[in-house]
Amino acid sequence: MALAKFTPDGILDACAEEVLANGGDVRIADIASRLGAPTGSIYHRFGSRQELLVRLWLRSVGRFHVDYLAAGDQDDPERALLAMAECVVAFSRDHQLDAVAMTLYRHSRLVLTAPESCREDVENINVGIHDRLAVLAERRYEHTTERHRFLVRLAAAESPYGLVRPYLWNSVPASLPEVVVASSRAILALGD
Amino acid sequence: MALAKFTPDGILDACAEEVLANGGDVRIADIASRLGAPTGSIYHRFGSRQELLVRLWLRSVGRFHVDYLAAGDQDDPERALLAMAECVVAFSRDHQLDAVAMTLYRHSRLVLTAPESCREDVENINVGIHDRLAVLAERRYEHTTERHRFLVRLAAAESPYGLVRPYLWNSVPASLPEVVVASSRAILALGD
DNA sequence: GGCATACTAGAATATTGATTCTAGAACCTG
DNA sequence: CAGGTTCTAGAATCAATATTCTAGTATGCC
Repeated sequence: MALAKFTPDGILDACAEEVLANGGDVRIADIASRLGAPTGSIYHRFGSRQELLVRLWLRSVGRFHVDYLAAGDQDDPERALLAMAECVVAFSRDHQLDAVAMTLYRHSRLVLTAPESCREDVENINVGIHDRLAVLAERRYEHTTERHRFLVRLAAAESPYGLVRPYLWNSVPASLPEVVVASSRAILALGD
Repeated sequence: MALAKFTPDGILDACAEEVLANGGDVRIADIASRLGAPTGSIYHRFGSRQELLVRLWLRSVGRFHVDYLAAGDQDDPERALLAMAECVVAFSRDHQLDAVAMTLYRHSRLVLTAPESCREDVENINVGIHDRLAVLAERRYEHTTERHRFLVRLAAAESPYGLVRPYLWNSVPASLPEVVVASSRAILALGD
């Protein structure tokens, strides 16, 4: 087995840099030249441009989920949810390449358009998170309803993500965590 | 002068439908066939695909701004800002095509990449809003600082937009306005 | 009516960039 | 070391689609 000069992760890294630099319309040739590789080496690892991009998205989302679940791993459900909200901001600040890569697709659309080889991973990527949020909703509220689960999703995920999103391509303001927590707390309070 | 069978607005409409249906990668041929027009008629109105898409974005953002400014046109600054926040949701619910078209670009990037013929419009499109928010920040807070302006922008624009964004492609939940107001109110309160 | 203009029509062309192919080098196994 | 496998290399091919071109048609104006 020859030594691998261009690994899948290395290629994904270059791809991420390209996405940050030039937006979603990444060219294979650009990734290759950024890496000093021939285009053939990229196709040796990934079946198509589509697949490469989806793999990048999956890797970034997966990395985020590690931090996200860790942040929410504490007893008090309110604290856990607010920590998760803050984690969205912290991750975005500390992992810009991944954060930007995550903007490449929306999950709900990707489920329909991902290449066959990634379909299953795309379909499953959110289940752990979804379950965890459901559990936290149960613990945070008595007589948990659909509305409570909705509020939890907004407070712990959609609101914080919406708040950092505009800053992903530059730098995240230092006071954003504070804002995110205030917003999420207020949203959770609507369920009381 | 021959009667215009395919007007610029009609073409933009078809383009918007295409964006909603198939995401940002719109093909000229698809717009044309949706319209029952030859591709030539599209190029008769727009210099390039790029320009067409940017014009669509500009039209949608402009339409939104009309509603947005109207919503904020009231004396009490807190009320005005919260009304603007709600307006983001209402507009997204009532004008799905425009709301989705607005996701085609980020302003800060478009400023750099827009075709020459649109550059100026892109550069200017936000100035009215920017000024208005600055004025409202002055009125809402005593001794207004940069931080206050930051909070105002988050409360009236970025937070509500971030909260509806995930729902743009389907339907906007009925309880979202309530959530948006709670969030924005909490954010504004951070400046007191 | 006859000319000029604005538009429709859609085929022909050009371009861009993804993908494939062939060759060769590096390494591992037995 | 011979054979097999994995990988690099980069040129050649292919496909998709944006754009251009030429012709034809309707309309308004003088």
